[in-house]
Amino acid sequence: MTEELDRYDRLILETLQKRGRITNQELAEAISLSPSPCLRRVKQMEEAGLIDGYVALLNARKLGLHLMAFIEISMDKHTPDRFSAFEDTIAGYPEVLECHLITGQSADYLLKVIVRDMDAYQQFLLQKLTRIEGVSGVHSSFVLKSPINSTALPVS
Amino acid sequence: MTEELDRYDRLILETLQKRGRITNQELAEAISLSPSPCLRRVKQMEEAGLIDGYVALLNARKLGLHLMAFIEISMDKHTPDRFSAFEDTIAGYPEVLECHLITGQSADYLLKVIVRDMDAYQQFLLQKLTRIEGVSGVHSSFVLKSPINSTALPVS
DNA sequence: GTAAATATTGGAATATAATTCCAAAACGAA
DNA sequence: TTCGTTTTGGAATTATATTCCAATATTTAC
Repeated sequence: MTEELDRYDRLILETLQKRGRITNQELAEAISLSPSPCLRRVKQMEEAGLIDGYVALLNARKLGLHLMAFIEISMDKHTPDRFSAFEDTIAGYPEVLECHLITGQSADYLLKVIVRDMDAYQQFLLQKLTRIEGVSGVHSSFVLKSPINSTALPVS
Repeated sequence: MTEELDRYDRLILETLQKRGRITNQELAEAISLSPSPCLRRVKQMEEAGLIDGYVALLNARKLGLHLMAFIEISMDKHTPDRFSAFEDTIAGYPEVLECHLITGQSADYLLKVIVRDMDAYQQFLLQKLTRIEGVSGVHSSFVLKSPINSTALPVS
């Protein structure tokens, strides 16, 4: 658990962050280790919680999701119940991919949202977001393109 | 390719977005279909580019990456070469998880960055980001917590 | 509504891969 | 070096993926 990651572990993590469904045999080959210790290391890192899980990444465009936006949100009162009520509500909105509580004078939350088009975005803003108790300010930034969009953390 | 997704396809995508390394047998069981058509559908959606790929998601905290930040960046000139030079440079920085070109008066780019601590963040800002030609303004927002942090797109 | 054509399914057989176990090798400490 | 510990790699077993085809379901044309 407290053990440091060695070269093999780092290679495994880097590989799995790019190819999460690689077979153990290919993975072992890729890092120049035989399959059994390779699998053992993967399982250990899963157990240790270093690997949170495996997911498929879908193509937003092919799913018809053409509009991504970041939304800065300000709350009227900075009370714990205001915040947790807000968080609970947006947890039920599938178009919200991320919600971060952030520092900075201008906003409390930063949301990453994905929807079909501008119509759907308007619906989301008017029917959902601005109706949440305590939301006092909303500022949208639309994504024109994303030259980098990775889930891979630096393992170094 | 142009074919619509049916109920099975949507169930498959929803499941794989949560459990990317589920076995085909379990997946088939989960969506109440037998293994062979289930596998065929998965392969088809991979071929069609609906599934971009599979990745392992790592635990940032366990990797010692304790500081996430969003950085709004303004450029001095809005010329194509300024922008592509910027994009090429940050593509080489592993602490940059995302880079989005965004609308809005106050910034051109929004970056999502993850580093070990505030020291590493300072290094990143001073040694890397602000040294890139054309970067005229930088505004950082630090992430205090992330109640939602998902990679799962709404399939509906 | 029926019948032909098409697409999809489910099961059996085969090929691949994961998992387990243990002896051998590598590594560390005294 | 030598003992004790950890890690490796190969063989055997178990589980899973993949392929193929007959049976079923769905669609289309009339």
